[in-house]
Amino acid sequence: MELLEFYERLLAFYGAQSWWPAQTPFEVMAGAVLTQGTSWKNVEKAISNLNKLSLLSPDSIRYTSDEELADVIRPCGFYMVKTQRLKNLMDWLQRYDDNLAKLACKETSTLRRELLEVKGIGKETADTILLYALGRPVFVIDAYTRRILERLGIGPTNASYDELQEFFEGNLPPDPQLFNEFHALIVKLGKDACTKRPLCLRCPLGNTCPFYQS
DNA sequence: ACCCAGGTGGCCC
DNA sequence: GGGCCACATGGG
Repeated sequence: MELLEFYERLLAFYGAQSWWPAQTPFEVMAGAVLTQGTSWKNVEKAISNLNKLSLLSPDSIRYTSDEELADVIRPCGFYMVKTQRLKNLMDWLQRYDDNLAKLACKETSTLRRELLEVKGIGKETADTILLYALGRPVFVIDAYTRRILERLGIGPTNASYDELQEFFEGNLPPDPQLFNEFHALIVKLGKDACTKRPLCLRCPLGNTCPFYQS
């Protein structure tokens, strides 16, 4: 099965996911850090806490003490680490005067390199920010993507992050909206279906899915 | 009482 | 470059 066919099936089965679930690009950035190794449900609580206390802005995060910020984002786990990571990201944003419009004139590769230099921002988080906050045509690879492609037998086997990303980006038109939707659908399938369990009850691929067992 | 979730950095080899 | 581990909460 080709990549685009897989995408079409996912889209037909689930419908558009219209990610990222956030109100603003800045909220996407914060959410990208907060969701590291954590269920989205817990991230929602942390974001909600930040909103209630009006802490969802660069300056608020910057000038809130580590202890207080950690306490606010507590529900999403790893809260001490993530507090520092959020602040590191704010340091980067300050280079652009906290003005996302000023990021627009920068090359995607430049922004990616800069983001990867921020301690606590790895490839997936950087690419999430590039795609979902900044609308760049960068494909996000995550654990679901690996497992699902592995089980479907699509793409390179035992691939690194970069290899997998190159596979997606090389076999799809560089359309941010497509990348956006495709990754969201993969996550939907990953949560919904059976990438780790032996039984697959609802799979968009029906009985052609390698996960499928009646 | 486990296991897992929309990862990353440090340390070791 | 890969294999482990800590980081921590909430839900199954």
